[in-house]
Amino acid sequence: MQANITEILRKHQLSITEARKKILSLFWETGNAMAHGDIEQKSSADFDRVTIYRTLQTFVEKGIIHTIPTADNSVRYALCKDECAAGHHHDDHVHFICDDCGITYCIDEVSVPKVKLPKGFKAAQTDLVISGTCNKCDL
Amino acid sequence: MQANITEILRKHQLSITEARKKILSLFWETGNAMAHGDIEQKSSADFDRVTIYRTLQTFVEKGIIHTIPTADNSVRYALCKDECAAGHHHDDHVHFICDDCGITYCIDEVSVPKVKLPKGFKAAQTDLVISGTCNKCDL
DNA sequence: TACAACAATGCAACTTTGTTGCAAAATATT
DNA sequence: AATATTTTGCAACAAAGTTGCATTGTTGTA
Ligand SMILES: [Mn+2]
Ligand SMILES: [Mn+2]
Ligand SMILES: [Zn+2]
Ligand SMILES: [Zn+2]
Repeated sequence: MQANITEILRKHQLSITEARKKILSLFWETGNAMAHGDIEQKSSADFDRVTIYRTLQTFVEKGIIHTIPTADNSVRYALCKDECAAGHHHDDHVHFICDDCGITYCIDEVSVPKVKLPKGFKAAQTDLVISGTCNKCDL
Repeated sequence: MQANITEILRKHQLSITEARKKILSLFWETGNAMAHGDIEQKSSADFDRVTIYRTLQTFVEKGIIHTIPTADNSVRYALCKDECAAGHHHDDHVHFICDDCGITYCIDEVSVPKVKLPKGFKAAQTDLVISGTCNKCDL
């Protein structure tokens, strides 16, 4: 996987640095979405806060991760699939945030339905975020 | 309209204060959604920042306004329709954020489609937020 | 491998945003 | 009008995010 990480960075024309390798591997390890704070914790102060901000920003721009809107002022980030590129994200899947455990899931198997908007409104991006109880917390 | 504002507050068993009247009337005047910062500006420093935070929180709890998640760490608030009550919101309409002018619309005429989630996932709330160009900015 | 060019990082300082406790003021209740 | 209850403003704080710049690390080339 370590080789994979480096390859991804190279593919997106990013120089290979410790911070980027570490943060990107965190995404692969956890599998789920992470907020800036999560990353700060999990990287256990290996990097400056500012570096994490800048790394996330770079990753979003390059199409490596995408943002997930939330109703609590804390944007989450998750890995993009292969289709995403520098200027163009194609993360048209549903996101699920568990009210219980707080985990944010990319529900890749469910895609966002197309909706018809009133005249004059042109959609560029559609985000469908569902909150509730996840399959781990469901007793 | 002034009478209306007071009536709404009373209906939700809130005491009638200057801050609440002003902030609630702002929502009626603008028509669209507002972030905390917008309100702070439009109320032109009439109230303490803390009062605005607390008022918004109260309004959400009482079912007077609802939150709209965004991908840029700035939750927006908009008026609920009549159906919403203290514990139970029913704002199942689509939201639209214009990338151009920044206005956030409640698209009341388009309701959020039901989606089928994987086994074990139980939806409590669904938010569909679309960004793009609004009908004013569409040339 | 060594060097130069370039990019990323850490640090400090700062701004913005949000939270909490408490006394003063406003509102509701009698 | 007097009292009980809520709300507000203030201050102090915590958390989150931004910016400039010197230092360090990375990359491509000699
Ligand atoms: Mn996703
Ligand atoms: Mn709405
Ligand atoms: Zn859960
Ligand atoms: Zn617009």
